Amino acid sequence: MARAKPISKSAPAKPVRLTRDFFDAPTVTVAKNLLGKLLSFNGHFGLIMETEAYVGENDPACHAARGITKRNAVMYGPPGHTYVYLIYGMYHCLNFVTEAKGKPAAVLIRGLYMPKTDLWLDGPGKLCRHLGITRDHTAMDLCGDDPSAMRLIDTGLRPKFDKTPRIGIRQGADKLWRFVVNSKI
DNA sequence: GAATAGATCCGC
DNA sequence: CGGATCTATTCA
Repeated sequence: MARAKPISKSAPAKPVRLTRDFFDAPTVTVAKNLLGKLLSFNGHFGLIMETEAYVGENDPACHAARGITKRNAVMYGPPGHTYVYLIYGMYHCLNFVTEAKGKPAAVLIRGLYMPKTDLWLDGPGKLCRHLGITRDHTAMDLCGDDPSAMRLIDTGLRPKFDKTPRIGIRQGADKLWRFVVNSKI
């Protein structure tokens, strides 16, 4: 006799936040694992649908490819913090710092689905503009106790996804380090 | 100090 | 396709 297995039965009853260990891992792995996680900030909630990995000083597309600067310094710090920078003079991009302290790597959040408003934020600049994220929100601790900080919650979802080259870069375009959910959550 | 390219988005 | 317009790097 086949056992019926409700698909959402494994979802946790109460919100479980991602721990520092989640981010203290290979960046490509973290980028994949972030898909389907719930991001909470400033009263907004959205499921992460699209990410890209930027992996250390040997990745030519990474901001840390030419060493530490004032802008990218947070990438050299401990994992589980935000890295927000200004691109093209007008748009902000949200990243999460990964891997051990001293290893500059991060995951760029490119897409968010907001169930409450049925709004699909496709693109890092759009996403930050909607959530009100600016450079002021860089270096926030995602795993700390500050109630106003951004939070990441494990939904138990493991959505299927595609791998593609990263968007908008020339160096490192051969790497398939963009991950985008290809099925409905 | 100037020139240039860049992990973008929008309007024409 | 081009404009908006900040940051970091490269070149003089």
